[in-house]
Amino acid sequence: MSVVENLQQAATASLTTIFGQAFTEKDFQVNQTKPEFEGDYTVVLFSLVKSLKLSPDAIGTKLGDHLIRNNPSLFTAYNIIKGFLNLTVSDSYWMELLSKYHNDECFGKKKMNGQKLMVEYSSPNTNKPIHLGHLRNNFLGWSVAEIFKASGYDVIKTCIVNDRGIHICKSMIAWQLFANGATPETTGIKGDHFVGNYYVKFNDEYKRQVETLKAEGLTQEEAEKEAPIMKATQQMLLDWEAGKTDVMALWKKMNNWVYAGFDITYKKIGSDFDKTYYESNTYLLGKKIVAEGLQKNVFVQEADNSVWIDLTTDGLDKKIVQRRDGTSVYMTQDIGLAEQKYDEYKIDRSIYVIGDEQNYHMKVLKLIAEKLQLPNAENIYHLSYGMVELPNGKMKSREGNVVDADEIVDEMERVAKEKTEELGKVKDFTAEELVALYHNIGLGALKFFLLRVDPKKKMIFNPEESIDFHGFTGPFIQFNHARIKSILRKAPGSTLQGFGTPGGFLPLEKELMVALEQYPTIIQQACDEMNPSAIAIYVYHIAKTFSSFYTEHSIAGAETEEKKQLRLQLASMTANIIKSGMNLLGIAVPERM
RNA sequence: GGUCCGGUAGCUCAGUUGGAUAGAGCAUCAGCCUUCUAAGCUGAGGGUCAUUGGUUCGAAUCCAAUCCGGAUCACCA
Repeated sequence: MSVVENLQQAATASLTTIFGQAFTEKDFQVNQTKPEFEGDYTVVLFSLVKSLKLSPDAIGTKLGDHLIRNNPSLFTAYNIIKGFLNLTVSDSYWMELLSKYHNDECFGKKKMNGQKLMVEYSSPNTNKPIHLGHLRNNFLGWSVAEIFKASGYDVIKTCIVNDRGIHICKSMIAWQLFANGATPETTGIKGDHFVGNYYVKFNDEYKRQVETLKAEGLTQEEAEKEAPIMKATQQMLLDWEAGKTDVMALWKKMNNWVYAGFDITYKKIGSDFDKTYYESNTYLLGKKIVAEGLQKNVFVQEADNSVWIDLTTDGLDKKIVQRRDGTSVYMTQDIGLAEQKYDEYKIDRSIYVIGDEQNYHMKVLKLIAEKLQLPNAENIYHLSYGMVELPNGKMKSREGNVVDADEIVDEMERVAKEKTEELGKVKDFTAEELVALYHNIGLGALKFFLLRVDPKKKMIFNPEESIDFHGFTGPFIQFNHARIKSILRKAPGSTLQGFGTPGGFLPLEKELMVALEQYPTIIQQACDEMNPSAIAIYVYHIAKTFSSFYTEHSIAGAETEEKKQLRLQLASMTANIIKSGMNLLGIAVPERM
């Protein structure tokens, strides 16, 4: 139990005893004490004034006295300033915590709680390579899954590959028209990029045809419908759903090119999945459920054969679930997948890591699932995150203005190499060790950059400015970890056994100690909010506090042996928490850098 | 137009769910490496928390209105 929880409980009990009426933890607030005041944690007294009809100071004095008398091992002193009761936590409490956990790499992690949940993330389309926006999704999904694991959940990481549909046909048509039989092998272009280029080509040609038709007198809408390349694409989708052999062969060939490319990227960025679904398998189940929904009158069929759901009574619009030509839409396969996930894994919760541009889609999906009475429909949760934007607006694959994932990872590794060589601290590393180090630092910088921001908020990336390696960054935190490891290598074997309290803590020692103690609470908070940035901000705070401490006070050369042992333990616990926290973000921390 | 999200330092972001004098990083300026790793540390400058009103002991935080920006409302995914 954390100090805050202890304090909340103790104060609730004390108030009830002193004043003879019932209190709960919500009747007052507990904060960390501001550095300019004496104490560690603060009870805000104002909210108690009304019900007790006493001054804040009178309440504070009684509460402070009672708390210290009844919890001598926890609190040793208090003061009251302007309605704030500041309590000082006893040194022995901190000493005990340190000696118990300084070497515990699992500090803050919980035991299995028996709940099973699924995190769906990444979920690429097979018509274009991964870009920076997708990286935010990948890092977020992976990290949230790890945070759930650390909180005791049984987690299944999953990915739905959107491997079919009109968008895939666009790349296929463009390849037929323009490629002259070229392949990734003949061109030397990575498969996902190769196919993505044809997706862009489709769009260019489509635009050109629309303009031509408009010049011939058609309206925009007519031209979009009549453009030959679009008609060919729609025909191809029909042929695909009919299983026409040459279309299927081309589809398989091109998708395999993309998968070969994705494999390389996924390996590089550390995305992995326990289960991969393919839309080409799930859409049929979706169509089956649509048919059943028609029987149940959840869906209605229009005269032109298209199938709809009317959500106007829920404050939404009508939504199509199957086209008039009988082909399935995005929603169709998502309905099928929702059921399949539950059938296969009997999950308690199903989390979808999907961009906020699809808030409406996900709201509709959940509503449909509920109306169809799919199992566990109410436990569908959309983890919605903001787009990564460039200074001049949104990234769009079909217009080619994207920050490519492979390129930016390579760029980060290149910068890591450059900076490492400049500093020249790891000249004895083997070639292999160097490659791993550049990778960990470069990718660490990138992951931290994307994860340190609240997922719900959109973020701006300026390619001109690149990603920093100084300050509130991954490499700064990695550096402090390496620095601690270096100290521990030189002065190993810390133990406080046989030592008493080494004469109180210095302010920076205390600050670090208080922060370290909060790690379990932070994991809990990050889990509740599904928010890795809480971990990122916290780990940075730890590293920053340690860094100040490190420059102010010598660890190996401390004034006394007790002080030295205490500081070694503090350093060790700091390193463990940095490592543990960074691992929850998917970032490795080097022993040296 | 309907719905939803956002607006905090020059830039990128925090702000413990209503608490004490609103904080970091980058950028700018001034210091600090014969001592445990300077990817570092210390300090300075930089704010009408979009605006106005309200709620109360107390508001960046809650409510209302207004202004600005974005997403979405597709037989695209």
